[in-house]
Amino acid sequence: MKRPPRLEIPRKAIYRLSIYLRCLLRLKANRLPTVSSEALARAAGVKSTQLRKDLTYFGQFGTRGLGYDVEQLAQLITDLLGTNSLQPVILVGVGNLGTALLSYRGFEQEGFEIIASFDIEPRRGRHSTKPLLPMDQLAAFVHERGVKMAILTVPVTAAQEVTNQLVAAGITGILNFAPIVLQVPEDVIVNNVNLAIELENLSYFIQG
Amino acid sequence: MKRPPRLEIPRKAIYRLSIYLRCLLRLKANRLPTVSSEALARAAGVKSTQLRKDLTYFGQFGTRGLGYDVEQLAQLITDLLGTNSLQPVILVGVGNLGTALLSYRGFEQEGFEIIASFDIEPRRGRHSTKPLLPMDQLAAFVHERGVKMAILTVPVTAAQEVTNQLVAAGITGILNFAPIVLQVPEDVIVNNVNLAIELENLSYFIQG
DNA sequence: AATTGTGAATTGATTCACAGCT
DNA sequence: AGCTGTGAATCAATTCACAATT
Repeated sequence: MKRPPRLEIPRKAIYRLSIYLRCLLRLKANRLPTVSSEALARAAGVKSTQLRKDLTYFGQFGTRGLGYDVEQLAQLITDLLGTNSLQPVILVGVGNLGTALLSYRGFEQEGFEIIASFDIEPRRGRHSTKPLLPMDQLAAFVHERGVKMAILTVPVTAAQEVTNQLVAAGITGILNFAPIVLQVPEDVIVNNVNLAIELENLSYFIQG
Repeated sequence: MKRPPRLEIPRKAIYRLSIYLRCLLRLKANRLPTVSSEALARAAGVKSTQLRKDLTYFGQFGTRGLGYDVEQLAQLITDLLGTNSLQPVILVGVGNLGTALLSYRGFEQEGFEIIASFDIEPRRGRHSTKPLLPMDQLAAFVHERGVKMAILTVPVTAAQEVTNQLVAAGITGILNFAPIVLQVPEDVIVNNVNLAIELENLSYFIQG
């Protein structure tokens, strides 16, 4: 899969690719063979020019006068995102939120599988078929299974230290739920999710 | 609490306010009385000019030559965000993710309380002390308790229909976990969280 | 006739540079 | 001397306008 000038592409454009993909999959399920940028953009909640501009970062995929081939564009975006094959992910920190996410079956549907979880104190609560392992087995496990992505759900006080361990073990993508700005080498990428901040943000806007 | 020209303030600046607040609370816990924009910005992972610019949207709070009073600035941001008092939130859609979030105790610590959950089919699985109610009681409950915010964790196929019900019931802030762009009146605000998209986004950046 | 692809224009956000306080 | 507050300058993202293509 050719993906040329990755550096100048806005981060938000990549997020939108995921949104477009979801819309395309719905269209595909409805047996729609093609879609115009106008229709797809409406479904994704953006302007059609933005959709077209986003796609031009990666090449030309449409047919003028006709639109885009739904299946082909969906496959293209899947290739770009690298979610063709099921990707192994580990989860670190089996507290409240970690347990919650482990019992969430939604990741598998989207191409990700949490293959193991880790905690300093591996507790009684077994979770389905996935092993819950002590932290000292993390490095070996990650190496052996070639895991690249981790979901981080440890308390904020432990987050930076655990991150250091993850990075040392070879993890290059971290989905961080701890409310702290993690320090990582520049080849490691961190996406932050903070549910409390999302609620606070709503709170700000609904006042008045 | 005076909050003047709300319209022109960048959305991202509001998100950053939440981040600053968390840093300030840590400083406060460490008994630091004041902090410079430089130090606070470093903790928050932004440039000091950005922090100062963000604050000027709301007024002038620092002392030149000295910095900001930690406690006072924390209180100010709390006031701005409207999280002084515990805010009631409902959760709709008690499937996998909904159950997961109900068992997550992290919201209370940040000023939000899920006071009830709703589902078309209120199942056996009781969750702690919170009532799990059928959808037809939603409107009355929201009205009676003055609830303004909802966490939406229904399947994507039901998301728009349930959103319509929420809006009709008087909800004005929705934290949406369904992978769909919700149509709402302009006085209703929606924040989207999509864990699969966050993982996909990581996936894109770690390839190579 | 319809619709894409894209350089130019515009809008928005961030950073700079420094004036103004304490 | 140190640090905030902010207009001006820069940088980035979005939208426009239209040429190119089927």
